[in-house]
Amino acid sequence: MQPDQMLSDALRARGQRVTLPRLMVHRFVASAPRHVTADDIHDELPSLSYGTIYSTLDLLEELGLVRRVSTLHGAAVYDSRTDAHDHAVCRVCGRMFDLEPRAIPAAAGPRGFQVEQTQVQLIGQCAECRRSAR
Amino acid sequence: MQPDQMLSDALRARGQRVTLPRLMVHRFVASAPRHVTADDIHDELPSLSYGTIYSTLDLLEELGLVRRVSTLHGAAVYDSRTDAHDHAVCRVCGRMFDLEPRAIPAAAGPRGFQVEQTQVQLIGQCAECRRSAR
DNA sequence: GTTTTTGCAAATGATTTGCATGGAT
DNA sequence: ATCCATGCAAATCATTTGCAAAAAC
Repeated sequence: MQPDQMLSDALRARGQRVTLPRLMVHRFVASAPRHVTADDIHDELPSLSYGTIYSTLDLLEELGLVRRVSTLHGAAVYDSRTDAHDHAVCRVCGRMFDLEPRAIPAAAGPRGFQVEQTQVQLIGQCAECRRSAR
Repeated sequence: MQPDQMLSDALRARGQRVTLPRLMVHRFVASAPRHVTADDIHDELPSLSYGTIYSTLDLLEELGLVRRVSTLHGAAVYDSRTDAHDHAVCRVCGRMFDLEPRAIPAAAGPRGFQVEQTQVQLIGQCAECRRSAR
């Protein structure tokens, strides 16, 4: 079980505790075929409270194991792909699609601004919604 | 007064009504030196309810007179610059900076996805926050 | 045994909704 | 006169917080 190992090591390195909730959230996000919301996690792991789910996701993000992606409206989603890649968000159904790694090259910030991360979203209509719309 | 004219024309073209709240919100966003939140508008125009403020902002966005920009956490901001440009968001103080109009042509979405708009945010630390942090 | 993490429930922040009244056409 | 837009207040949705009990070390 490799995801468990990575998380345990990262936690111990920071003197934090290896707990079942943390392992379970990480396993679920790492193995999910798509981006998950806090609600998705709660549906899958109903014994965990939202407080724990959110604090665990924050922690996993700090550890670099997960990436929080804004959907622009509604709940944020969490992505276990942590390489630089962008997303397309359907304005109609809200579905989110991965794009090829860095379709849009990194821009520079204003003077003195230290860029730590970028979020790039293409907003529009997905194939299915266009089909059913007209 | 040109902003009033643009809004009135756009509204009449759609058979919608020209009202004082709509004019006031548009004037304020169009003349603001920076991006504004619904709260900023309510502070400036306390006679308007939040319901009206939000529905007016949605309408202005539909009309292409204003652009909603996500701050990734916290309240969305509205930008009267509607040309394609990106933003840098300070992770510490939340301040948002305009970047130069996009030099890069729009990327393609997944197959069948119709891109209508892009949102690019650089997340990091602004010059001031770096100075005071360390 | 000590300290961190958890669950629960209430609190918060942002935005949306329902409905009766007022205003634009 | 008609119908759309507004104000008000309550509702909702996503997330955060406080605190006592449980689990990790």
